[in-house]
Amino acid sequence: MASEESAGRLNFIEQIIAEHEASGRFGGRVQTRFPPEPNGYLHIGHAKSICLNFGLAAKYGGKCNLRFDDTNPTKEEDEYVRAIEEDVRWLGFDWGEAALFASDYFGQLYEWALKLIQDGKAFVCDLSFDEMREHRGTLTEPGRESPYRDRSVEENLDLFARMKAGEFPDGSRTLRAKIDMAAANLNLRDPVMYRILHATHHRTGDAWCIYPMYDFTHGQSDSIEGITHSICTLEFENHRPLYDWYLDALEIYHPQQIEFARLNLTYTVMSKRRLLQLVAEGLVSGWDDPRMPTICGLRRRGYTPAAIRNFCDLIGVAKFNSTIDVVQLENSVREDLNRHAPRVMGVLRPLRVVIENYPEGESEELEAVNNPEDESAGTRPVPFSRVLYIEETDFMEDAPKKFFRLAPGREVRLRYAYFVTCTDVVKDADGRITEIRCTYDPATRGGNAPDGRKVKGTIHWVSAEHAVQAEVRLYDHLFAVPDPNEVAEGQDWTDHLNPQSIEVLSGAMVEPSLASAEPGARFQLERTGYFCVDSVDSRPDRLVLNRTVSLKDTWAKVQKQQLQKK
RNA sequence: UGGGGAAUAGUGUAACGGCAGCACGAGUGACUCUGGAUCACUUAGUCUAGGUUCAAAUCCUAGUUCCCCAGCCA
Repeated sequence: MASEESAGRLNFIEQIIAEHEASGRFGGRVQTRFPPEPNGYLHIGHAKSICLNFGLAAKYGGKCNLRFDDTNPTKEEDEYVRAIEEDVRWLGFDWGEAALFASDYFGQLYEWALKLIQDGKAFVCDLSFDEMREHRGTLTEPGRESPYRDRSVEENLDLFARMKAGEFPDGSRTLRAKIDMAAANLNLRDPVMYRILHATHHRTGDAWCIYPMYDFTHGQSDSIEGITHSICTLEFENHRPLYDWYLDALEIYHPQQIEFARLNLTYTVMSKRRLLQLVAEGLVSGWDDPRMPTICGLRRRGYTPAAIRNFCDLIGVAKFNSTIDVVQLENSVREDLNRHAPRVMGVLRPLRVVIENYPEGESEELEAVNNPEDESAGTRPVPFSRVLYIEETDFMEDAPKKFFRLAPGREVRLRYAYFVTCTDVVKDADGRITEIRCTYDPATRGGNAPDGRKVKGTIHWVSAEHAVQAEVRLYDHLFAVPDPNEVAEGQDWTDHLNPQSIEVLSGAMVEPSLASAEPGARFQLERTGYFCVDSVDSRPDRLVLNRTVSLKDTWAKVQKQQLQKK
């Protein structure tokens, strides 16, 4: 399936698939699955796995199942199932008819447990939680066999049936595989197959009070579904021998488990536990807080599915435990939005400008390009009048030579409009600048001078009387340090939260075309960044914009360099 | 101190005994009605020490560092 030229670019999983194709192990078939546990929201790390699994299926002409690994009723909820489905779909993937659930296999799993008991490979153990831990041994010392290990098949069958019937309280007994208490791999020291849990399951309700463990479920689920390549993260590498053991003992179809390194991002925490804590403690506004690395957070932030897919593609797949620089993610949205987002003008921190020689009470419409990267996007009219707003940072009273924007006596271009020259600066009693006075050159209408003279700077603007006020939310990294997981003695990871991760600007002014923007609409505020209309808080009469990511800012870089020189 | 994994420019990722390449970053320049975008150039790497070989990132030996495992979580 892989083309000749990309043959050298295969990642290690594709290489394994190629070997299987050569050996004929799976008859040329490739089938994968994405197996989330419905106990939390999906995040960008899951996106890596989703893109990998669905991507492989698409590349090799196979299919990828969405299967919920719902074997623990105490943690799993329907809300998460719906959210996960929505997120996977939004990312652009399709799992066919319906999502699958490990809980659909509870009946079959029970039958298989019976078979292992009958084969003398499983037993009911009465050890308490603490006793079992004591028997397990340590990393360096072997464990001791359970005193219940040699029960007869009949007794095991009877006890297991009564466990299922609900005769015993939670934690009183388990069904365990009989493997090897001296195994160096702790997972092989007679692992628990079933535990007693009198809990209501989100799908099977109260039909069961015994639930299979992950290890006794996952491989068999893969087997039932005819999965060929069961791709999971590195921490399951130690579980592979057990995955294989169950499949072999059961003598059923045997998929190949392959482990890869999960995604880590700088300035981000990715563990479900920590993300849950951020939400539960109100450290963020919710799972979909635009600063969260969750799929719904990124969506609300303005990220596109294509940007996320492209990012996942770019970072590659390997077994090395790496941390990707978050700028890589940011770069992926910029790249996508640059090509597709319509341009619009808006000032975040308005500074009033009066064009002294422009007639009072008059206005006109200028033509602005919607997207210089896409001619088919066309143009739109933008109103111009005597009083405008420009960006506060686009004016400097005492400007260095490298500052190409407005300053007393300097001429700049107002984008798509006219050349203007600053003639005066108006200040209040405290010496704060309240207004800039300018003159404009009527001959430069549209932005070009007939005499051919050039200006170094072009700045954006909005007409004061036509402008729409908006609340703009500027986001920065949720954490102030590259690795929030690294905490010093006596510190907590939440101490690394970035107090400047959100800045709300309530008085932004944007061009009137934005008045009708739909929730979720994405666009570029020229020279500033990419923004989207907040899907939760924005109202027709109260526009709320989220900054997805800023534009690259060469001027900021120049300033930084000059600061460093000093 | 047992077992299982992993180490290639700043960050990621290729090269499968035969020219260490690519992306992002960083730097320089060109261009530009976004200090955006684009284009060109530059920078910078095989964990260490031995060995095998005409030839080693790749094979061998010894070491170093990092990650995972002692849930009736997944």
